[in-house]
Order: sequence, then structure tokens, then C-alpha cells
Amino acid sequence: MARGSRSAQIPDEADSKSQRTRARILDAAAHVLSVKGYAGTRLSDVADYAGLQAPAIYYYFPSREDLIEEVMFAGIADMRRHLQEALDELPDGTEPIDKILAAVDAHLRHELELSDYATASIRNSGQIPERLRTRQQKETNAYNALWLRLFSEAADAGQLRSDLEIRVALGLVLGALNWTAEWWNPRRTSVDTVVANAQSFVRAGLSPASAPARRRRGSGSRR
Amino acid sequence: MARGSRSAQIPDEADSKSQRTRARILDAAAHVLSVKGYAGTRLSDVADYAGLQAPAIYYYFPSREDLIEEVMFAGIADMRRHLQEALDELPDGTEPIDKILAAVDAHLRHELELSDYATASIRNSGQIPERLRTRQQKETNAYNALWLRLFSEAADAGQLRSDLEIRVALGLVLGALNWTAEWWNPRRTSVDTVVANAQSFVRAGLSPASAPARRRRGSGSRR
Amino acid sequence: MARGSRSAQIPDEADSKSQRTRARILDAAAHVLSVKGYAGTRLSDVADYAGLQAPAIYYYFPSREDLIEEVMFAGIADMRRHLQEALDELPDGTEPIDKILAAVDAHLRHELELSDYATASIRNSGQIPERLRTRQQKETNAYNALWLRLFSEAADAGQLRSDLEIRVALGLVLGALNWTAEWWNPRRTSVDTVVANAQSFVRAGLSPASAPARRRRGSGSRR
Amino acid sequence: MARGSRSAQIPDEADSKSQRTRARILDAAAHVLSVKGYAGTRLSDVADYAGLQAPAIYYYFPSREDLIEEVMFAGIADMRRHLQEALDELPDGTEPIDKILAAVDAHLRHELELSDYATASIRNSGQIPERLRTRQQKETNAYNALWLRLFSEAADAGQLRSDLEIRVALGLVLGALNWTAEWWNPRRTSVDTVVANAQSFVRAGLSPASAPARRRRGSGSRR
DNA sequence: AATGAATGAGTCTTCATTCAT
DNA sequence: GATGAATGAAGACTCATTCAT
Repeated sequence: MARGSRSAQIPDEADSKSQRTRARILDAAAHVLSVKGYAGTRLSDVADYAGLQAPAIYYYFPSREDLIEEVMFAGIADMRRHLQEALDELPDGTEPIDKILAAVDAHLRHELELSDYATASIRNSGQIPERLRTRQQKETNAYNALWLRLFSEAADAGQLRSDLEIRVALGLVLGALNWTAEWWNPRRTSVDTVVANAQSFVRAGLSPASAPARRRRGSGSRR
Repeated sequence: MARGSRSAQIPDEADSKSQRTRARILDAAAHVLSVKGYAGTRLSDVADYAGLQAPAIYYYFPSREDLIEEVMFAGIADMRRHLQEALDELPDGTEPIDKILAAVDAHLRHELELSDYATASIRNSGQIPERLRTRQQKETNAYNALWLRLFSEAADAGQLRSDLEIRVALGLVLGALNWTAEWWNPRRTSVDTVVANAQSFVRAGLSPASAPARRRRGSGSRR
Repeated sequence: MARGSRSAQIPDEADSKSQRTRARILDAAAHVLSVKGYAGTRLSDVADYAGLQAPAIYYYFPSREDLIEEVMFAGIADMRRHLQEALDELPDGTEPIDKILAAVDAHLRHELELSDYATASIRNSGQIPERLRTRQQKETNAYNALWLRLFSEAADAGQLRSDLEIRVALGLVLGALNWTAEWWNPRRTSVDTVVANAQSFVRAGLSPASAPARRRRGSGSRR
Repeated sequence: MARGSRSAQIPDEADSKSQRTRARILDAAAHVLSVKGYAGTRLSDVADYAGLQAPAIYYYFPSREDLIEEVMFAGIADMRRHLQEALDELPDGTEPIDKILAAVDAHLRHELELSDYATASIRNSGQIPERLRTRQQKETNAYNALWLRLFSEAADAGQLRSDLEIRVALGLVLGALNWTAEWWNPRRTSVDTVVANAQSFVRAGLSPASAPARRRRGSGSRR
């Protein structure tokens, strides 16, 4: 259930013992948050999970809210970085629709493989109090802007069906992706299968019917 | 933000003053639950929203947990009834894919127009403690079974692309629908638009490419 | 466990339906009080036991405290009346020690056979708040005065051992009697046996050793 | 009114500051319990008496019930230990009746001098809910068994009047002793006086009349 | 004469947070 | 760096009491 820690993904984050403890607390908070929700996240549970006593958390974070805010922020911030990197790696001239499929791949793999942070961030975005949202909101907007640009480019290239409204279509796609965390069972389906199905579903769901169902050239998937 | 009360939807539920108060409390709980999450739902907030004092709740429900359990259960139970009724109304001989589109219509309209219950139920299904899940779980399974049958029939009729795994595709579709509650803004998009986009997206996303994109005959939408 | 109601013992107390309901509430309160103690006595339990709803009690008593006060008062008041009557029935010239034995008989039978009131009164005398004690205190003093007179007369007649202090001896005797409610099991020992043992114990415990252990002439027991 | 703390009586119980605080809470609970009764015992009163805030109690005890259960248990457990020690100190060959008198001495002094625990235990034994009784019940049975053995030995030695039933006589004696806590006023009578009177009363009350009233040789009394 | 419905006060309990060590 | 001990604020729940019917 618990998935990879952030520090393992991000260079220059695991240094001194102190920083490692801090990371352990963040990871624990992300995990508890993704399971219990904002209001249900108790510092004692986080501390248990991190292997220390609750008051120790205060050595690293000024308050419960700050800790949670950082987890939520890291959730989308990492997601955005991950997506940006995936897009940057695409060769010039990649078709808009293939960029979208690459984004589907990046989003899903990050959500399912890498991080309680993503789940925490996704599940609790509607429940945290306003005052914790500022940084997260900006990052979310930036993330959505990335996606929106992809969709706009696809629309401009005639690769988006004309009966779809861009924003609505984007909401539906992101929903399909975000929700996987709720039902995906790694023992029944591999991540690869989920990714492949999602890409197929999204491509067909968005593309104009006239477009011959070209075999995709692996551009959106790393394997 | 607050949407229709259950009792307005369900006949024989709004009778005596007592029953109306009980319904008001349930509606309030559904609303708070959908916004604040399981652990964040305070009886005092529910009471405020229902226009009475917190202890009055105990006149109608034995405990906070019982109240919440009933909301969660009612959430999917109503959803299932709503979907079942929508399917029952379809004319014999309706194509499998059109049944799915009708289900998309029913699901979305219930979620967006009718009920905090659905949102409460959807958002909190992963957060409530085990002991509150029994009834809800059964109902959820039954609901999913309804959908699964639709997808199976579509697959048998060759109306589902062969590169899609039924269960994965279903998860993606339900995710796209469930997530709408998170981003839909009634002031920017009408429910009809969301429904139309979702139906178009789902039809195209599932159907074999060869299938000519027939204009849908309104079978899935009642308006 | 529940023993006789007061009204059955006291003439002119069971009249109209209203008065019977009032008596039922008092009896119920005495019962609950004797089992749960002062603070543990809830009006809802009293109401259950009396076969009505809690608010109905307010038709007969201004408050919980008034109800309890009346039970406590009735407890010793009845006890005193009962003892007084028993003493009044004794023939002139009854020996002081035999009067004490008659009192032992009266006290025990009232406590064990007749009344939750006595038990309630005895068990809770130390726990009720000061302001409820006034009437009860006076009655208790009067009751103790009755006993004290008996002991004084016995002392004057040389029927109390000189190494006993009157008040201490009285405390011990009343303790032996009062405590029977805590251990007596009607299925193992008859009231008659308890009374006989108590009389024997008290007579021997108080009388000067020189006094030949006369067979008692039944003066202290009516059966 | 408040009497000695347990820890003062029991070696190896007053150690670290933490243990002393725990002991203070127990002492306070015993005191409140002996005055207010089971249902009337508020954690806030206990906390006041112990000189801390109510929630601090939860640092030492999992719940109000656990705290009370421990007080009740300690009440008789200490009593039994105290009695056992007193009996163990008696020289071999002590007459059965003198053992009983020694037990009277031990019981009374513990009850009057040492402990709110005894009073709490005695007064509330009938009022606490079943689930708190398990340990206490066992200890009470063991305590009563000690006394019963003493009475049996006395009966076997012909030192108990034949018109007394052992169990009834024991009930009367323990009642006389237990009840002293209800009336004893240290400003009017010394503990020694109460003990002396009780021993005299019990010896005479139990012994066969034929037995010449030997002067007791102080075996049962410390003076 | 009695009840259904509701409330206000109070109690237990949890939990973030502090602080001395 | 971390913990044991403690606190204040808040929340669920109980219960005596009220009031309209």
C-alpha cells in the first residue's frame, strides 16, 4: 500500500540524518493523509508510521498544518515536474495527440507507482481548508495549464473531435486518470496494462472518428 | 453548492414533521460529509446546517457513526435505484452501447443535480472505517455489477474495442464520471453539456474504430 | 430484588389513579436509587421502571432532587414509624434488652422484607448533597434517638456490659443490621434465620457475661 | 476526611515522579469515590484533588473506568494483604477466637486509619457495573474466605455459639465493622476505643455463654 | 395526564501543542 | 534531536428539564 518515498525520486533531498528524518515524516504524512483524509490525519499516526514520537515532528515542522500543506504541495509539484520532464523528453515534431498520450503515461505512472503524495494531493484537494491551499492551488493551476496547452494544440491540429469542449474533455480525462487510485489493484492488473488501456481509451475518446486508428508508435509509452 | 434533498426524490419519505426533521438532518450530514470528509464532519456543523442543536441529532440517530453510515448507504443505494430505473425505461432492443450512454446520463445527472449523497458517498468511500462499510459495500458491489453487465453485453455484441480490458475500461469510465463533481462549475457549463461531452467521449473511447460514428438518437438522454 | 411498595404499607396513600401513579414513581425511584446510587439514578431509568416516560415525572415532582429527597425521607420516616409501632406493641414491663431485640427484629424485617426505601436511604445517606439532607437528617436523628433511649435504659438497668460505650455499641449494632442488605441472599437464608441470629448475636454481644443466657421468650419476634 | 495514601503503605510503589503522580491520581480517585459514589465521581474532581488537569489522567489511565476499577481492586487487595499480615504475625497456638479479634483489629484500623480505598471499595461494591467487578470480586471472595476460615476454626474449637450460623454471624460481624466508616467521628472517639468496643462486642457476641469471660491476653490488640 | 421533540449544561475523551529535560 | 509529562481547546454524547400538543 505504501509507495515510494519522495526523497528517493528527488536528487539532493536525502542528506544528513536530520534531512532523512524530515523526509521520513513527510512520507509518513503523505501516507496517512492518502488513507485517512485531511481531518483524519493525526500527528500520532504520522509519528507511529515514521517511527518516532509526535512531539518530535515539531522539530521539523512548525505545525500540523504546515506539514500537511507541504505534503499537498509536494504532491502536485512533483507531479508537474514529472510531467514536464516527460514532455521535455519527447522528440520535436511529436504529434499533439501523442503528447497527450505521453502525459497520460506520466500521470498514471506517477500516481500509481511513485507516490502517496499524489494520492494524498488528489484525494484531499477538496477537503483542506482555504488557508492551506495557496501554494497548492498555484501549482495545480500550472499543472492544469500544461494539460490545457496539450489539448489546445490537439484541437488546433484537428486532432480533437469538434463536439468536445476542451475543458470538459480535459476534466473527463483527468478524472479517468485520477480515479484509478481508487480502484486499481496491483495484484490483478499491471500498471502497464492500465496505462495501455487508458491511452487507447483517451486516444479513441478524443480523436475525430475519421482519423484512421493508426497503431500507436510507442511514442506515449516507455516500454 | 448544496443540492437537492433525498426526500424530494424518494416517495413516501417526507411525512410527519418528525420524518421531515430526520430527513433534514440526513441532508445536512450528506452536505457536510461531501465537503469536509468523514473525519472532518462535526455534528455541530450538521446541526447548524439542519437548523437545530447538535444533541437533537441523537433523538433521530443513535450516534454520529450511524448517521454517517446511513448517508453513505443512501448515497449509492439511491444511485443504484436511479440507474436501475433509467435502464428499465429503455425500450427493448436498445443497443448495448446505447445502454451504456444512458447509464452515463443517469450517473452524471444524479451526481451533479440531485445529490450531496452521491458526492459524499463517492468522496468518502475510501476514508470511512471498516465497520461502517458493510451495507455500503454490498450496495456498491451491486452498483458496479450493473455497470459490468452493460460492459459485458457491449463486449459480447462487439461494441467494445478488443484492446480494452472490460474492468479497466469500466474503471476509467466511472472515474471520468465520478470526478466531475470535483471540477464541474455549474456557472460555466450546463449539466447537459457535461452529459453530452461525456457520452461522446465514452462512446468514442469504447467503440471499435470501424464503427461509423452514428449520430446518437437521443436514447441516452432524456432531454 | 424489588421489594414491597410503600403505599401497600401505609394506609390512606393509595387513592386516585393520580396518587397511584405518584406512588409508582416513588417506588421506582427507591428501587433505582437503592441499586444505582444517588448520582447514578437517572430519571429515564425511574420512568422505565414505573412504566412511563421521563417527562411525566414532572407532573408529580418538581425536580429530580425533590423526588430523590422524598424517597430518602420516606425511607427513614417509614423505618421510624415501623420501629415506633413495634415498640408501642410491647407489653409494659418488657425488659430493656428485650426491647432492643424487638427493635432488631423490626429494623431487619423492614429493611429486608419491606422496602427499597430503606436500602436506598441507608446506602445513599453519605452520598446525597447537603441541601437534600435537611428533612432526612431530622428523621435520622429521631430514629437514632429511639435506639439511643433503648440503649440508655439497658445501661441503666445494668443490662449493657460496662466495657462498652453506649454510642459505639449502638453504631456496631446498627452497622450489623444495616449491612445485611449487602449480603443477604433470600434463597440461602430466611429472614427469620437472619433475625434470630442477629438477636442472639446482639443479646450476647451487649449483655454482661454474668447474665445467664436465658432462653429468650420470643418477646422480640412476632413469628 | 482524606486519609493516608496507598503508596505510603506499600513499599516500592513510590518511585519516580511519574509513579508518584500516578499514585496521587489513584489516591484522589479513592477519596472522591468514597465520598461521591461511583456515578458521582467526576474526573474533574479527581483531577482537582490530585492537583492537575483532567486530561492528564489519561496519560496514566486509559479511561475513567479503568481508574475506578483499579481503586476498587486496590481497596480490597490492600485490605486482604493487611489482614493476612496481621494474621501471619500471630504466635502459633493463638486461640481461634483471638484470631478473630486480631482480624477485627486489622480490619477496623485499615478502614478507619489508612484508607479511602477501603471506604471506596466498601461503599461502592454494590454500585459499580458488572464489567468492572471481575478482579475486585475475586479479591473480595478471597478476603471473605480468610474470615470464613477463622470462623470455621472457631466453630470447630467450640468457640462459636451453636445457635449461630457461621455465614450469618460473619455477615453481622463484617457489617458492624464496615459500617463504622459511616458514623465514626475521630473527634469524639479514638480508633483504639472503637477497636476495643468492637472486639468486646464481637467476642461476647460469638462466644458460648458458658465460657467464662476470660480477660483477653491482648493477643488480638496491639495494646 | 402524558408524550414527542428539543435544548442547555455538563462530562468523558481526543489531540495538537508546549516545555523541561 | 527527541521524549515524557502535561495542558487547553474542542467534540461526541448524556441527561435533566421544558414546552407544545
